[in-house]
Amino acid sequence: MVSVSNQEDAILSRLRGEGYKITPQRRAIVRAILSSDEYVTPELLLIKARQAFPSLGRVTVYRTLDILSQLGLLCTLHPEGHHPGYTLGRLDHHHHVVCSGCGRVSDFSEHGLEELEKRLSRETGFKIEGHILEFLGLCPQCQETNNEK
Amino acid sequence: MVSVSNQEDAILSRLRGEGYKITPQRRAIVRAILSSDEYVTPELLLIKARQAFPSLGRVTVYRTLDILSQLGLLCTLHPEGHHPGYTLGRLDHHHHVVCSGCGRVSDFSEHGLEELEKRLSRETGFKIEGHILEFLGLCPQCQETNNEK
DNA sequence: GTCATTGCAAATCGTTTGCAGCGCC
DNA sequence: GGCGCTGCAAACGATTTGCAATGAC
Repeated sequence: MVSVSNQEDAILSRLRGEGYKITPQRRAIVRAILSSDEYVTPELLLIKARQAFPSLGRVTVYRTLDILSQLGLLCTLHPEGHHPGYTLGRLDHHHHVVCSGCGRVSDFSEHGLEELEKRLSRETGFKIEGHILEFLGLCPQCQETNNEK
Repeated sequence: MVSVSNQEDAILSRLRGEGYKITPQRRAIVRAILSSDEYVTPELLLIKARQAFPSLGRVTVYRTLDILSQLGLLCTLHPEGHHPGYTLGRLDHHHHVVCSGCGRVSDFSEHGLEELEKRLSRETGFKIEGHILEFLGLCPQCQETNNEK
């Protein structure tokens, strides 16, 4: 298990290594993503990161997300009926389960898809380049909250 | 294999059955979706459907897509790097392969996911409600076009 | 004839861009 | 001290809403 502060360091030094400067804004944004186990939207991220850096501009959030995204540090999520959002990626290939109640994200690995890719290539003639696999459901906490109602 | 005109009738009578009126606009939109094997965006659909009904308004396209979507007749696609779009759904559960070149959509069935859902429920405690599984790749035609370059 | 449907224009939402000043390295 | 970064304001594209006229049944 990697601790959050280690993850933060890893991301920041990756940024530095790519020639980007480490500003308090970027630090606040990265920390805000790391501190939530829900997935984040730009708007949510702005609110969270402003707690640490109140004068943070909305534009900076978008620009930082762009950078992280280009470096492959973010995963995009498409929860049905919700706005698309982001969560921090791991280095290995993996997938997500998103809570439809609170947005909490859990991840898992699954390697059976390569088999399926081959079958699809054969059946459809497509040259497969990638895939999206996401599950939507209720996390344990939200299941309980639902039952209380 | 179900013919396109049968599909059209099926969709229109479903609409009628739900209390919606069959207008030439809706007919043109439904036909436009059916006549493309690529997935459609609202904008693209507007252009296509206007060939049959030139005075069609953009708003009507959005409203019709909403209705079809609520009735479960549409599938949403999330091709990476492109705008999200729609394709007509089949009644049974299935998934899509989208061409990153031209947007052509091919569909397939896969039942191995129920197994995976169970595993995830067990491992994460989430109550799984649904999933997205989409493949992105190049269709046979676009592979050829690429090679010619 | 009634009431859903339409299309326009305007409002709105999320995101991107131009630009002048600021601050990290 | 230079150049990348920031934040404002304005632009932008996609979608939604208010409303009066229209047309399907």
